[in-house]
Amino acid sequence: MGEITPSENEWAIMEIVWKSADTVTAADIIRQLAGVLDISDKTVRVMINRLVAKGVLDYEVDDKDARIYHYHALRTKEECLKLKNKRYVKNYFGGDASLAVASFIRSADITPEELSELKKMIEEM
Amino acid sequence: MGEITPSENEWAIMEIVWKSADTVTAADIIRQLAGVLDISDKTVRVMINRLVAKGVLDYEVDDKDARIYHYHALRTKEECLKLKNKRYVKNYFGGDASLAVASFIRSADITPEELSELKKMIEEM
DNA sequence: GTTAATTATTTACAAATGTAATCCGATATA
DNA sequence: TATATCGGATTACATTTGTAAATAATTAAC
Repeated sequence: MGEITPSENEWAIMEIVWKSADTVTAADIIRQLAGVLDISDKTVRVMINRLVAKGVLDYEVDDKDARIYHYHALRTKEECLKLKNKRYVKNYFGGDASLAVASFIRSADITPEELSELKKMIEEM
Repeated sequence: MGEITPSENEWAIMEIVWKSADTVTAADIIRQLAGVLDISDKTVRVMINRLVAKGVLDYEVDDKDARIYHYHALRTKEECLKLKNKRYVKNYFGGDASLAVASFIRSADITPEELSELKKMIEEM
């Protein structure tokens, strides 16, 4: 059960919110989502509401037009990723994170350049 | 949508099947699952059926007792992991596997020993 | 000012998942 | 033989997720 993270498709909405310096409106999200996800604006609004219900998004009402909400994230991408990763490792790798890393490296076709980048990254830790 | 992989809890069943040299019966699975997952045997049987429906498990009827099924995996753990990993990378890291690896290393608290093991593994690729 | 467009809320519905009870047929047991 | 038990199939039900229509309220446009 529950770790209150965004679902797969909700994640696309969160990416938009996370990458925005400022708050975003539903219209902003719908606009930016066109091309990324092929879904109706109605659907996007429902997903936004669910993200609010999950405590991942919050909003303030616009000063001038009280119909418009300005959304901002309550949780960082890093937090959410950490939860997702933790769950993934727990479920599919018995909690052993290095097994997970090994599996990712093996099953995703990572280029030699990326491999040496990863090696460098590991060396820096 | 669908990559016909086992769900999170179904995975625990598959682990048992995958690690068995021979086929396993539902009773085997239920027995070995006790302690791992705290669920009713009824639930386990439903999950087994769903795995069969998904094409992940198949079975042969016992020679002597036609009531008993002997299950075996139709897909390897590696295949399923690859699909799961691919989907995960696609959804949360824009398809960039090395980003995913970096995130796992960062967000899971990996020990120095594991880090050097990983480095070694990478060097061998 | 009436109508059209916009914004958010509510309702709806199917598929997937977690969970378990009920039912049914076939053995094992009293 | 009557009954309890075992194995599997069917049915059930709540939650989550993906998807979108219907409603309502408000503002913008004519």
